[in-house]
Amino acid sequence: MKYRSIGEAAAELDIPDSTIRYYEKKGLLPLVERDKAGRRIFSDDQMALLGTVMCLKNTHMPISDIKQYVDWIVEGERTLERRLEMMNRHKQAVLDEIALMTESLKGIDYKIDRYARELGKK
Amino acid sequence: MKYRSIGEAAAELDIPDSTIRYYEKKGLLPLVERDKAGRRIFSDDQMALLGTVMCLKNTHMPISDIKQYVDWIVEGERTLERRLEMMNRHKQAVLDEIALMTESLKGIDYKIDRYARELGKK
DNA sequence: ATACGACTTGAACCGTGGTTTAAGTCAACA
DNA sequence: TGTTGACTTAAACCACGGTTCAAGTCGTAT
Repeated sequence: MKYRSIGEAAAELDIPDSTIRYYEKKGLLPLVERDKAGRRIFSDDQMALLGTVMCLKNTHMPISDIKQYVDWIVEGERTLERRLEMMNRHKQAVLDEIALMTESLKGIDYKIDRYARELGKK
Repeated sequence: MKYRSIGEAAAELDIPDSTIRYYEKKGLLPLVERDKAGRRIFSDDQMALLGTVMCLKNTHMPISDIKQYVDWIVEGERTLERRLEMMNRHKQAVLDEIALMTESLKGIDYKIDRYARELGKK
């Protein structure tokens, strides 16, 4: 099992170290191990959890909701159903947001067309 | 030409009145007219501009950039090229963000599949 | 032995994007 | 004429998501 320092973990995910510390403080990364000197070390499992956290963050899930989700993971299989429902809800929210962005992009494309035409005919 | 009060304009866009005032203060809505009593009145043109502002906001353009864009509109056709370039840049940023969300959604779908399977086989 | 770089902590600080509050003005309706 | 509701302002307040700071501790290379 490979272990990484916080610097290595942060580089792997291309985020600042401080963000990882912040996430841990917020409860998004429970059970992070430490070496003899008290420094955080990240196992493959922790990296996988961090990856999941990044997926949720990239899709704009609030920190408080991510924490709820992680708490449920720690709680064990008794929470499988709640986790499934949460992910399904979140998926729909993401699809809705993508739809809004896609729709709004039409207004932007319209501007691009207009500007391109006006510049073209000069 | 139809004019609306701030309340009517806000209802039309389904946003709070306070947000419209905030946008005006930030320079996103220049030249808003007033009635004799000093109340804002919104023409069709202003509503169109507000619509554009909402498109940019919905696609996560920072307020400061939206202000730059609106300033260029006010400045006139001399800024057409800059506006076109800005919209093209922004479009690419939006496409990138949608791509990141879509990619992250895969991680979420994977969880959904796993949870659904684990719940199913019990 | 010492200097360097990477790490530790808690607390303070920051930008963004609004929302809320308090005090007041005005138009219309009873 | 008085009350009601929608509006006005500036300023204070807020949540969110980090980032930065200061002071200190280690492990390693010279």
